[in-house]
Amino acid sequence: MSKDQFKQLFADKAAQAFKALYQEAYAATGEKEVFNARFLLEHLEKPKDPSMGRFAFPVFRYAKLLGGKPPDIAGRVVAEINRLLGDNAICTAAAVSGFVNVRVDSSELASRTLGDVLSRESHYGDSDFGQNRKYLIEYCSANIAKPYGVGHLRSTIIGNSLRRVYKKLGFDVIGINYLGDWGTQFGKMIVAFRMWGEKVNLEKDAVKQLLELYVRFHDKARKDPTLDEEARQAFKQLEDGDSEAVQLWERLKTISLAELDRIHNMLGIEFDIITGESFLNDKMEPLVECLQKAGLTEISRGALVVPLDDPNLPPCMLKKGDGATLYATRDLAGLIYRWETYHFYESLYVVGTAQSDYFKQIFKVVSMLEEAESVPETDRMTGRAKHIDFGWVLFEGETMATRAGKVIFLEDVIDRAVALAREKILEKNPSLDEIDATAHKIGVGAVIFSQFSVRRHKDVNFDWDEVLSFEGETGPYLQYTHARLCSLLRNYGKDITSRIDTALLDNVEERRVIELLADFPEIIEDAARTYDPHVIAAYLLRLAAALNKFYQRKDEKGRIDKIISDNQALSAARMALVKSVQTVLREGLYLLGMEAPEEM
RNA sequence: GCCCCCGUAGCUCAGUUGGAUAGAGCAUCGGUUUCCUAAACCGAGGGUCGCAGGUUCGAUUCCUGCCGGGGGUACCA
Repeated sequence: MSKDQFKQLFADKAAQAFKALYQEAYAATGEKEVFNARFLLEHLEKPKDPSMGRFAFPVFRYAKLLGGKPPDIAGRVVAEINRLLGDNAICTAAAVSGFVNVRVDSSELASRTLGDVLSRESHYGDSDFGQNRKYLIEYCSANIAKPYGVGHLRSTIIGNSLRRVYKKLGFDVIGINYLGDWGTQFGKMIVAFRMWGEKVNLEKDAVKQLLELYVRFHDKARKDPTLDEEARQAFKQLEDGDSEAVQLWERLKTISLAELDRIHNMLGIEFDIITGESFLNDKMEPLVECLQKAGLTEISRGALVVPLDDPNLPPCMLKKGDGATLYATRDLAGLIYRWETYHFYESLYVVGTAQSDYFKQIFKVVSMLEEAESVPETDRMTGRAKHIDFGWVLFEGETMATRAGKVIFLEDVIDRAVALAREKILEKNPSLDEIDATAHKIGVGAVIFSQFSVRRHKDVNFDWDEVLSFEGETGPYLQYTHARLCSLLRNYGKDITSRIDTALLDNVEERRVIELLADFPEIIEDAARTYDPHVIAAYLLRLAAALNKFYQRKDEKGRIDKIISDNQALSAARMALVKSVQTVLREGLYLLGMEAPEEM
């Protein structure tokens, strides 16, 4: 996808070199393996230590094909590649044991990279790969009968970031908040209201009161199992349109939506569509009929199910014994509705790992249906719907169960982080103009970034000290680095241009920063391919660390080698670098869903 | 029982198509500011990559078994 001219050039020459040196093997193999430039391009690696080169090609596994020992092969090929590249080439190869290491001309890399960043600005790293392709991403998916705790944070923040990442790659992205606004939990709330409702005043603190009702219900239901049965009946009444039930449901929904909206505004979370399970009410019956017609359903223990041809999966239930629908019924109807409406390239469900078997069931039903209906291969959605799972958010090593009332309110987390950021500003930069607004950006940034500090699949511990830490590998560290660069740009005062002498940017710190800048487009693609914004977060930390090292580098005499100095040509070159890093940091933070204040 | 995820430094974690001396942050100890924002930077100590096999020129990475933690396993979502 990304075009790297250095790699392209090397791959072409390397293929030529292999053909010239190993004619017999080439005759036997043909335009494959090391004799194919494209193959070489796809098998290039990044050396662990950047000082060994910009990229590398290991020849070990071709020793049998070519005959000889890996170091000898590498040596011969390197000599031939360099001969083909000629003098003054933009890259040169070197053999180190069995590796062909390639160094690129740093001045050339600098002028291309900085030119690219400075001219494209926030569009640096954009791609048109997704053009005319739709991407659906479902995230947040809060259950509106429950409070918004930090447990929902991960889905919301990962999804919000992925939405931005795929937009950057040119996709037409639709971010969906598919609210849990239907189902037995509303039956529970209805029963709870019948028992204790008269004491509840929803005018103030509605959300916390609803939580109390929820917890109280589960408390009582543990001792009295008939309550669960009552709740199921109440939900059935809701589905049948009972007016008392519907009225209460609408009230709960209005309150919860307003609350969600408020918190998402605080966090800067965006959606294109806010919908809910109830939207699918009239789409379930056609789906069920469709599955029945395809001969996929059966009655089992009084319930309507689709038995799955996978021994590790239980049947997918469409209707309970009492005829009421389930989450799966709605999700299936929703998936088919979305496919028919959008014909998406991919549709992602950003939902916790606990539901991975559940999604396997759903996707299995879809593929069985498409098989049964003999849908043409090109028109199938099988494989396009994906469960983007993530580990639990643990608190003191335990899952935060809403039912037990063990919830940390998201809002409390944000409030504490913002308050702490404010304290920090008053301590470090009390003359700052917009203290409150900046404190908000920093506090929220810390909370958001904390979710990206580990890979998706791992459980993440919610630790107040970690979330509220602003030092080291944190969001505020990235924001601070960005603000520092903005400050430099203000102090410099002159226009930034890419018409600079890039040969002046020749110390290791500067070269490292430039290499990282050049990596950015590839990093975005990695994040998209793995569906994990953590890749971007880790990259930004590397970039910021490299930048800070450059910022505080010392000359031979042990003095800070300042970026802005009397040497105008050098200052101009360094400031082009500064501007480029500032641009990439800001864009990277944007992709994570964070703001980049210019002063803090 | 079966299925999925996780196990790397004291703590929290990177290391993803197998590759070169396994890296960061926090914490600990020491250093850097006549001030381009010290929310930073430099240095030191700290490792049986859960255990045992296997595949490979090469395994933290892939395969098998075991141990430990978490989750799931049809009328919740």
